Amino acid sequence: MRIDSINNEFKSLISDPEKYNTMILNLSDISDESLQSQIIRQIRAKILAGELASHSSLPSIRQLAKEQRISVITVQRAYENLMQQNLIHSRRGKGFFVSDLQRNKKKDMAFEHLKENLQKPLESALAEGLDAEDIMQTFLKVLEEIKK
Amino acid sequence: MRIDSINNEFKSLISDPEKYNTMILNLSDISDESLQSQIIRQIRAKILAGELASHSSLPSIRQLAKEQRISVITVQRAYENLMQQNLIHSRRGKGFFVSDLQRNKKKDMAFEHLKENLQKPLESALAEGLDAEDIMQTFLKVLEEIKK
DNA sequence: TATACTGTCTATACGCAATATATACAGTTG
DNA sequence: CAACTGTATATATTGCGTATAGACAGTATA
Repeated sequence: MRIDSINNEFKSLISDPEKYNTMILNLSDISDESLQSQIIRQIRAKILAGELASHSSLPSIRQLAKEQRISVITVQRAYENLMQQNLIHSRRGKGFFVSDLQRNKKKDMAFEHLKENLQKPLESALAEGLDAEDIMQTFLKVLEEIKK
Repeated sequence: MRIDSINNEFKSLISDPEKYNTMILNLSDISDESLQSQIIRQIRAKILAGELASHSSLPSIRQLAKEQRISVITVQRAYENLMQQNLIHSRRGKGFFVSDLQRNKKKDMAFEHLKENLQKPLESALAEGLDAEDIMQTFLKVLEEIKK
């Protein structure tokens, strides 16, 4: 990369902060969760929590792959999944962008996601002999621990 | 199988009900959950809920594989997992048996399992912008739906 | 004691998902 | 035109779940 190219990057950073698009992700190789899944989950959370605004741009698949030192395909698959969830969309030659979702819609999606995620754990707990009160007690305990 | 062999099977069924050891499992080929995992989860639940008493025998790996029309290896892997969880143990030449666990211990294991299963869903929900009240509301809704 | 069960161990193989590498094509922007 | 973008295709590796097969070892019983 040449000097003037770097200068241009700094200029655009000053004039257009959105362009210096370093996605902050915590990816772990040793997790039991796949890289794709970690990317999907973390970007999804940022969008639903309003941390990534509608219409803002995401890093290009090549850039994100480089940053995170993972394969382009892995990022592409993750972005494809987020597109299927209608959370982001692509424009050929331009990049990927956060879709325009109303705040209510985002909250609904988070609710729906949680419902799905709770289904199996609660079914299992009942099948293993716990009752509603047991479950509630555990639920509150876990919630407290996380919030600390 | 010859006639007297069948007769013997009926005799032993009458004299020793535990010997007619048909494990009732609901296995689905089209589930997103692997066969191994389904076996582990269902037997685990039966043990923790007290439905399978301590010291009672489990079907042999070959018998269960035959019944469910799946591979012996699949059943063996599932049993190995249950042994690692100290829920069952094996006796060479005799079979697999439910381990002796106190009722309190079983409940503790169910609690621990639920805690682990709730960890990620609750973390996700908070990351996606839901608060404790939102989560509690969803939690109660799912619990009600399951209990119906 | 023979046989028919048990669990255990080993080897080999197949399909699939996640991941990776590489190349080519097509649209956008400066 | 150059340097970015997304898209598409082909090929390869790795690990998991699953499968088939055989051999070995302990137990129960007719």
